[in-house]
Amino acid sequence: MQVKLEDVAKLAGVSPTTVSRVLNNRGYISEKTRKKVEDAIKELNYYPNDIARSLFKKRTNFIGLILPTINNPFFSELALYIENICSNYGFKVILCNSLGQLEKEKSYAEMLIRHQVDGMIVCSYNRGIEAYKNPKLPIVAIDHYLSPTIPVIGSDNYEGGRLAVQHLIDVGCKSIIHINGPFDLETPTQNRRKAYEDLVEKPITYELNNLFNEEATAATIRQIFNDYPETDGIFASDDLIAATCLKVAQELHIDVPKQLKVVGYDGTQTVSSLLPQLTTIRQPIEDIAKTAVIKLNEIIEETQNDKTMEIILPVQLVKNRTA
Amino acid sequence: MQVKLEDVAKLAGVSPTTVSRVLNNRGYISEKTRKKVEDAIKELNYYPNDIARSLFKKRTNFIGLILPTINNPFFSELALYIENICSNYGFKVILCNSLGQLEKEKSYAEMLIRHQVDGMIVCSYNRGIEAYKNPKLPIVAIDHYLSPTIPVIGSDNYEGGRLAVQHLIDVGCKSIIHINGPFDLETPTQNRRKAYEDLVEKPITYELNNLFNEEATAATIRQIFNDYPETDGIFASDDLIAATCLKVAQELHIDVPKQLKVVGYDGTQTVSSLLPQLTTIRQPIEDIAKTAVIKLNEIIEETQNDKTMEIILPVQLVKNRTA
DNA sequence: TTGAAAGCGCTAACAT
DNA sequence: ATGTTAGCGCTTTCAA
Repeated sequence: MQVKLEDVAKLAGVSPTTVSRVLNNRGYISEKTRKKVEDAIKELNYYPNDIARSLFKKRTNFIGLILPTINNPFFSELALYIENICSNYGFKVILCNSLGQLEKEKSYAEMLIRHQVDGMIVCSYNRGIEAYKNPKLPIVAIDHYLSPTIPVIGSDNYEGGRLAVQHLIDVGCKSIIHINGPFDLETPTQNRRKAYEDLVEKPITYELNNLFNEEATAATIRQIFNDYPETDGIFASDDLIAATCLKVAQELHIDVPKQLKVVGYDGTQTVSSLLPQLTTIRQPIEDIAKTAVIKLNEIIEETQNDKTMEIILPVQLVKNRTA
Repeated sequence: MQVKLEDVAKLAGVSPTTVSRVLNNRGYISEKTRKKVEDAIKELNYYPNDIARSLFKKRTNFIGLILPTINNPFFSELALYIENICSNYGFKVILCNSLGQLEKEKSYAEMLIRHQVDGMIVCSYNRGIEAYKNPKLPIVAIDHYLSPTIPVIGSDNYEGGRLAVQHLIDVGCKSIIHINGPFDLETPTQNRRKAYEDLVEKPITYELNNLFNEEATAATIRQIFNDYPETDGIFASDDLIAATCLKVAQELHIDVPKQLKVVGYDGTQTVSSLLPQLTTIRQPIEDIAKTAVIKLNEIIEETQNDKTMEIILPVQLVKNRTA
């Protein structure tokens, strides 16, 4: 049996109330009593039961984090910052990998509600999740429009797309192809595509429907060189896709950057360590994390002054050797 | 105010017990009553409060996952699998990034205990954490010896080191250097170093004390080429270090693999996408995750038959272009 | 400065 | 087949 507050009280010869007071530093306690209680806590190696506390307080200090997969440099970097900042706020993070599946995401969202999380950060979205519609539940989204009442944090996707494509044009590309994830209006990342379409005369976008399967991505890219052998520039909507482009180019003996220039998107630390030659658009990942947590905390604490529904942070072109 | 079981009971015109029975599918309930209750649940959009349930059952279905940083391909892949498998077992994962800091790790461990986690998976270890010593707390460790009573899961580090070094020898290296993290007896990953020392005549190991700082790593590697210009082979204790070796080699105009051969360690999907040319030792990450969760679950459920304290899974040499 | 008692939302004996 | 009651471990009025 776990040691509980009552055991501490008995050993210290005081009432449970007094022990609670010492634990929470509330009300008046004589130094003598405090000492007795503290000694008892040490002696019994007592840890307060936060579940019981949460039940009473109706506050768990849990935050749910829903993302497609943590095994992706962008999300793992984002998650690292989010968890770190949350921990400064006293929040604990429950990790949920939806794998992009509606059923999984739905059941995670419901699980989080049953566990009484104080709020959720959602970086993934499949339509039709009722749980997100509850206006009482504090949620912030990253790069996804969940509902009109849920604030969205993200970087300047249009500007990122513009910087990428303009750079390809500036370095002489004539036939630029864009590769993106599934076409989906619910995410502002589609603005990367929009910028591309606005800047290029005859835009051609290839859609990747299974981002989790690198072989499928490679097959699509091979198809591109088959369909459009004149391609001399690729703007990939994330760095992993860009990496696969480089892989396929090498396999087809296409020289990068001489014959083909490639720009990726995200600019994580992991990619800059493993693939330092990649030219990419760097998102301000730490800022996104910080902004999301601060915003969520404001909603939870009901201290929101700024009711902005979409926060857009600046991006940066990082020039390296692939473009 | 959140809707609670009692509200459902009132609306359905039954007692709270009956509602609880419907929710948990326990005992006899007439179809009629069940229907009434289910309708009330729908109408009120009721979600059971798992905090209250946990308090009663003394079972939270929470698992704490402590690792140095999720923003590392090995840990993010491991965490993905662990979370996935946990979710099949009905466990929810609380993510803790210790950043290798004793104070952080200690406070995470205590937080997890206060939150009444059913168990913990620890992939990080700083000596002197009392919380791990509680024999009542189910823990499994990955690649770290926390205490004699805590089972350790990992891959065959000695064999991995042997495969890596033997391969470098086989492809003709005469002066092989090893780069490893901080020398620390508490982790079986030191067996990678041991294998190196057993296989090489005049072993020289460089220690990296700050794995989180790529620039420091690069500086150490530059130092190697300064101290030992004859170096023609490097066995790095992880792929990120290996990547930095390649970066520095390029900077110093050392041709890989002609003048220098490099073997890494881990063989994650992320590295194989971003740095496909790297020769490395692949750990069976999914198996490690699966084994850890199954073992932890056995300890929690007290159904452990196999009391093995160290489970060692096989590794594999993945030959690519850097060696 | 301290204690007694009620209750957070749920479950499970034990009754009926 | 359903309801009554007590209690999980804690906090907080309220009283002393």
